[in-house]
Amino acid sequence: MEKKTPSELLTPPEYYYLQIFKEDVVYKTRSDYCDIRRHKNKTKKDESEESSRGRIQEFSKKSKYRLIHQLRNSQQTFKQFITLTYPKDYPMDGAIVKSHLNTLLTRLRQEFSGIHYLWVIEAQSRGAPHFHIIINQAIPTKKKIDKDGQYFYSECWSKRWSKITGNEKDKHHVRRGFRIDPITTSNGKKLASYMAKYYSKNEQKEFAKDFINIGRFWGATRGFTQPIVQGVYCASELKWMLKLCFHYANLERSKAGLKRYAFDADRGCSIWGFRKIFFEKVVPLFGDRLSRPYKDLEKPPTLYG
DNA sequence: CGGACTCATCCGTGACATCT
DNA sequence: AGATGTCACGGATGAGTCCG
Repeated sequence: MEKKTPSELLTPPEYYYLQIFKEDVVYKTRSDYCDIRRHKNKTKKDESEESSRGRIQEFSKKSKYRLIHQLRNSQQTFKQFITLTYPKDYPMDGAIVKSHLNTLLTRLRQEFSGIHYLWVIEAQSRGAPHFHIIINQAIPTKKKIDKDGQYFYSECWSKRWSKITGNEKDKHHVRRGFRIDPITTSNGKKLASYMAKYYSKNEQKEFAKDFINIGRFWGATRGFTQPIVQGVYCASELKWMLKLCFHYANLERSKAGLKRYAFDADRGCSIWGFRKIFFEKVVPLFGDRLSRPYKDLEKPPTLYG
């Protein structure tokens, strides 16, 4: 029998799940959506059964990519940059640290309705964990100046944070543990590159070996980043449109001296910096089809819906 | 051909959200 | 503040790609 090439073995997808974000376009291929709903019928967890999934160990490249993707495409305008730190003594358990963070974030959500935030955990050079949070609302602050320059201070929130961490008596921690900086740029792309740079500068600083239960390295509110358009489409209808997308994207990339995207309509891909091309070149030709998502799955399926 | 690397997909863990 | 419900991040996986 004749040997089949890999592309012949791969069954072509029937549907695309398309998401158009502020800056980037993402499409995923699906043969069907039944697998997504599998969670629903899952039987109760068997304690003795061992899971194949390991614990989170590091801030992976992939995770970093998604973080930047969220920041670039968020429709929020960011007002403040908060830094949470611990005093000299700090917990060596990620679960404790995260519960502190969670308490604070819950307070924020309660106080500022409609707030959106994105947090990132990081190790300081001394090995202590600290958090950066960007928020789309402004906590009222007073401007202060000390030997390190000017900074913004909220007495109420500083006290809350030191109380949560159990350091309310530590005057220095109350004063320095909760730092607020206003964000001047509203440009998501700039902010993303700033955060990414900030991170790469610090990534050598690892958590101490005996720091346990690190857990996730970043998180955001739901709805922090939402697509402008999303839907499920028949693959046959969108294939040519995607090809055109890649063509224009590659023209731009060649001009900029970047590596061309390899076009493969049978595998998912995200096309960065593509919104402009999408609306200028693609929508005029394919807008009609885009306005008609696959009829039985107009909305992307939810896990439990 | 084969090792090193890249990347999309799957699904369990861990985080957000809501209710009490 | 804890319990419960829902969502989504990221480890594991395996196919694809690059390079010698």
